[in-house]
Amino acid sequence: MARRSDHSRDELKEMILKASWDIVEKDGFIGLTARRIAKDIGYAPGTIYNIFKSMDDLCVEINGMTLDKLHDVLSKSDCYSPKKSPVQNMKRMAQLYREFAREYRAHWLMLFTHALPEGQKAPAWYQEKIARLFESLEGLLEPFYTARQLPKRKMAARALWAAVHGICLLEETGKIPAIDDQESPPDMTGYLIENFIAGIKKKT
Amino acid sequence: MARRSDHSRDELKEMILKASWDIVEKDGFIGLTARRIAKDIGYAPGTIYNIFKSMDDLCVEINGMTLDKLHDVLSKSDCYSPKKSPVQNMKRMAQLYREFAREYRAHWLMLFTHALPEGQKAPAWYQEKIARLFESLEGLLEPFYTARQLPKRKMAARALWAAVHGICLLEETGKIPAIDDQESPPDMTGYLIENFIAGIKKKT
DNA sequence: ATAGTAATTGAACAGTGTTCAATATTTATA
DNA sequence: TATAAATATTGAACACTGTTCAATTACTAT
Repeated sequence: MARRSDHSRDELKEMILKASWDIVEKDGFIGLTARRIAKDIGYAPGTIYNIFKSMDDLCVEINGMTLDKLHDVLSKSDCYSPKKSPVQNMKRMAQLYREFAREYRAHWLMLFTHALPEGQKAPAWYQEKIARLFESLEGLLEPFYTARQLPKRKMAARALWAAVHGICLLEETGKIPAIDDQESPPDMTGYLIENFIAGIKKKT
Repeated sequence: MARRSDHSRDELKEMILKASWDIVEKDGFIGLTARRIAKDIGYAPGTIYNIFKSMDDLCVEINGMTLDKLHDVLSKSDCYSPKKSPVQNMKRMAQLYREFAREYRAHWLMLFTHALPEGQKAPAWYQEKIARLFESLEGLLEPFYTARQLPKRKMAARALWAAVHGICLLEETGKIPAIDDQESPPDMTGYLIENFIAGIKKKT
């Protein structure tokens, strides 16, 4: 039996999260089981339930880590350059999103594969992490809207983000049919962004 | 024991598919288990494995039915009207897609929740069902591209389809943060389509 | 040294997909 | 018609899953 004072509650939580992250990385969401985590950290399965309410609870936490990592990548990068046009910056952001999806494929997929039981909602802090991501795109859309048009700008950010995401998702899960000429997804997101923004500019 | 000649192989397959469809409708993808299906059709769990290779195999078949139903809805509807503009038709198509996602929520979600085991690919007939859906949108994009630009048109169709899908998905799974002013997703897809097409028109 | 508290355990429960020897039923043959 | 061969159906068994909780162990305060 692991000694009670081997690790504090916080340490234990850290260990479980770290182990879970690594398991998802290696074997995907499907490989993440309570017994496997327990084995990896050298504790019994029951211990996990002392720290987390349920496996769903743990999954939400892991997803939170993934959202943090994604936010890190997007905020510490070169997609807010004032020397480049907003469209260039947006394209770059889409590219970074795509690269993230590839590099952290299993974690990224888990973000959308894992669903809370019917009727249960993600906690507020989780929602906020998502909102924070959208805001980065809202910023880049600023030049195209007046201050009075903030809701519209927010909508545009959501639409564009979801669109880029949809392209990445369908492509990454093989649910988009290939074109003979094989246009790659970066081109698709780029094409979408270019024309969407061109359309917005045209109106004003 | 069910008598061997109670139902033919084909009848049995039909029964299993029908029962599965209904289970997904009632209890979602999560409720679809071999034992549950067996109980519903009055056979033993093993029987399902005489007809289908695995539960994954069965799931792909169910997804095929969903794709068929979606194709039916889109093809037998009013989104190809020559009296309306292509943009209007496209917006209508997006709206129909969204309505389908709501009406057959569980089946539609299963389309993206269910993933084949790592490395396994969906059968060719399945890929073709997807390709067929994209073609309906390709048709609507025809006025904006010359014959030489077919690959580009195909890419535009894929990008737009995936984009609309992404918006529906993030919204339907609660993974898109609400805007204070609460713009609804039909507006989002409409806004996206409008501007994307406006952008394309501008270039030519 | 003892009593009380808290962490840890792992067996148990009700599920899951899947397999496969045994059984029941039908068909073909003698 | 009686028997043999072939096929459909079964359900127990296996190795899993998330989750619970009484029992055990370890630590703390008295």
